[in-house]
Amino acid sequence: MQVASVIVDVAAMQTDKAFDYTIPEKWTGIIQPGMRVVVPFGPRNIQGFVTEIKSGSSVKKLKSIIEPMDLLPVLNQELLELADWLTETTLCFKISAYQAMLPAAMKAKYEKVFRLREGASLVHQEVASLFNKRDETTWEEAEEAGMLQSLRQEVKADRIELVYKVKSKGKKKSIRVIGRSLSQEELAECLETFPVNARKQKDVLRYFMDISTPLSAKEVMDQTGASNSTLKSLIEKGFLFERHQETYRDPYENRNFARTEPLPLTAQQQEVIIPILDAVEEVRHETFLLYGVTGSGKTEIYLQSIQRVLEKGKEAIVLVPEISLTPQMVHRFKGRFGDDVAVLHSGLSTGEKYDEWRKIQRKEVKVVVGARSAVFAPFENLGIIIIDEEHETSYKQEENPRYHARETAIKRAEFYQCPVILGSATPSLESFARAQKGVYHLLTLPNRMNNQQLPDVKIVDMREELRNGNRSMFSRDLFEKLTDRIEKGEQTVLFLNRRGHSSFIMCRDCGYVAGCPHCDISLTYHRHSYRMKCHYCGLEEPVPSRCPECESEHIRYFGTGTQKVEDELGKLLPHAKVVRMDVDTTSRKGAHEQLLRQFEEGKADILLGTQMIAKGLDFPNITLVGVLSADTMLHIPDFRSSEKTFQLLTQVSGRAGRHKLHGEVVIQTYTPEHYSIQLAGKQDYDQFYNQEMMMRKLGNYPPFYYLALVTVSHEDVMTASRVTEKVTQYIQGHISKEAITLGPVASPIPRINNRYRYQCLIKYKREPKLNEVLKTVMEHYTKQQKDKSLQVTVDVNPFIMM
DNA sequence: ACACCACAAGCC
DNA sequence: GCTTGTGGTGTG
Repeated sequence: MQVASVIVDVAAMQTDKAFDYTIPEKWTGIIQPGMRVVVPFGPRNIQGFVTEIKSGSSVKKLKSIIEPMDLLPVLNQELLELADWLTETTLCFKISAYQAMLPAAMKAKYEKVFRLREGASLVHQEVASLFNKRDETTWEEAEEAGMLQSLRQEVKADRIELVYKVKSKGKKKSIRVIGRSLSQEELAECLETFPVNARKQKDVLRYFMDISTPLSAKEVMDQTGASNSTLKSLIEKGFLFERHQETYRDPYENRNFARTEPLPLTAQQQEVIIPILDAVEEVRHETFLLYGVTGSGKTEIYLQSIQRVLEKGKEAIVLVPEISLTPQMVHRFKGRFGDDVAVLHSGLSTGEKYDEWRKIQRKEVKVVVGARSAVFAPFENLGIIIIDEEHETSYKQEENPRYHARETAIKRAEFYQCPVILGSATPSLESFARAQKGVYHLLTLPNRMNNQQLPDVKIVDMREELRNGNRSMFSRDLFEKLTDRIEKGEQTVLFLNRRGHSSFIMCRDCGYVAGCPHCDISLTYHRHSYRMKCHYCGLEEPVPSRCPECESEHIRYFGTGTQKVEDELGKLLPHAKVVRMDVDTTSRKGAHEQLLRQFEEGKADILLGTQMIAKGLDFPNITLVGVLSADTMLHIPDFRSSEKTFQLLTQVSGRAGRHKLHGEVVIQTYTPEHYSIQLAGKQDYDQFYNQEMMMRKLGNYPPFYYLALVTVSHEDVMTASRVTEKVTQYIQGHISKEAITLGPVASPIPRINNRYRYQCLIKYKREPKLNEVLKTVMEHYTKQQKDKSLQVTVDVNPFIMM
């Protein structure tokens, strides 16, 4: 008898190991590693993943697998092993790793149902009426009717059984297709014998004379004008047949992508692509850092590298930051590779993502363009992985499994012996340092294509403006240039960085700031609903008309929002046409695309927006970029804030003058002397790198040290700090003296949802035992679960310190 | 004597 | 994560 090792769908420490089940005779040879199966677990039936098939088990009494949930494995051997690696490096449960690799539609759904046993009759009227002549009723229905007790008694009396059902969330989309069951000749004969009055039916049959393959019912009805009932009666008579055929929801259906051909490469590009193509040819793993200024033609390098990979019969993954999954990017890939491309991003519905995933699994596509989780695309013959904008923090997942797409990509590429390209105009310090050390192969594109000059950047000191009596949000310089562009009919991008200081409610008389009663954070003002929201616990409240502290009526919102800028632009430049892009205006499906198209077609003078307009935009008519407040991000308590500021400013500046017209950039700031702003102004990455490396060295931060963050939260402040103290001591005692432990300290957000948060930060260079130690800590505190409120989380290589 | 509740163990 | 058995308390 064969035995299967199964990881069950229960995310808990105690169940985070393989459970053995026998494979029923009829499934032997069919059930394979990587398949999902339904297994009995305790009294329930749940989903599980088969990891291994073996001939026996050390467990004496085994239960049997109920049934497989897939025809083919959904995880191949490589991905199963990758999950092991994820589990070890990010300290997550194996089941969480598997789930992260698959589309959400594959997550199991569970249903508890009471089923009337055969031949049993119910004595109690109430119970019988709940079943209402059916033989099943759900647990929820019974609970609502308040009849769980009576049903339990019926279960005891063996008249009713409790059944645990396992369902897959995602449904394959299918359409009804109609075909003819007879040959052309037979059909012609039948037509003769048809009554004259059956005109519609005859129409349909005549239509099918020339059609041998089944067509969708919709099309048949459209073409013949027949109704569904006409079709039905023909099916009933046996002339036609119907069946349901699986189809895909295609999010890019009805869209034509103009085919593009490989562009001739510049000498520079040529030089850079050679080592990549060599690695492809030699089936050799190597990580390339492609460092190229905006507009230097990185995308063409990606496209032509992929081309070579496809010629070798292999597959490619392209990762792009979620926010830049704009149509522009998708267009470029679909334009070059057509239907060979699947797209995976958060804008798709669960079902659409599932369909794209299945296209990959069935080898119907060769290229995947997607956000972070696309790194798990189930290819089996990978030839290259490309990570565009490699410095983006969205490549790190902030919930379990807390993986980084870059490290995951490199791990997969090692397995397939294929290259990885990390592309950026402003590489992360970690990556650039690795390239300097020779761990990554550095490739540089220092010039823009056709040697277009970089834009001129002007840094404006807003304190000076204020001293000169300008209290508006536009400096004189920016306003002048803005008016000039509108006159010339050229376009401007205005960038507002809201992260850090979003709009909050403040009393002008006493300085009271509306804060969340459950979290130590101020409430954010949402203009369209005229309410205040807590971004951490979800609390929502109306804006008070009087200050709760001093009763003053001078309470209003602060912080510059895009809406406010738009209003002011309306006043100052009433004739300017403005397109605003932020969370509010792009939440509707397709809105993002539509707004960009408006701007592209020249229907607006100014594009005003937040983060989301920082990258990917490439319109020839943009000659001015204005950054309204460059320094909001600098004040976030995070050792990466300078790096993020520099990257963002450089990124935004790159939007200007990418084509024939020369570009200008105005950066407004209250801290013009800061090196990240100064150097972003000069577009001098190299100097910024040197400067920032010095800061990191002084602070013992990455890339000189690795980090691990332990966060402890509890309802009670004292417990939280006491436990953190203990955790810190334990960790200190079990790792080397070279490691630095900082803690216990309160988290940057000391309270969320009435839970107090303390943390311990570990900085280290080499601690082979650290993961083991951290695991022990987690185990210790989750086992001791008499204190349910206590929560301990670990983030290895954190990006967000909160 | 029995109902009700909180809690920890076990799930193959 | 969910279920169940355990032992505790409470009530008549």
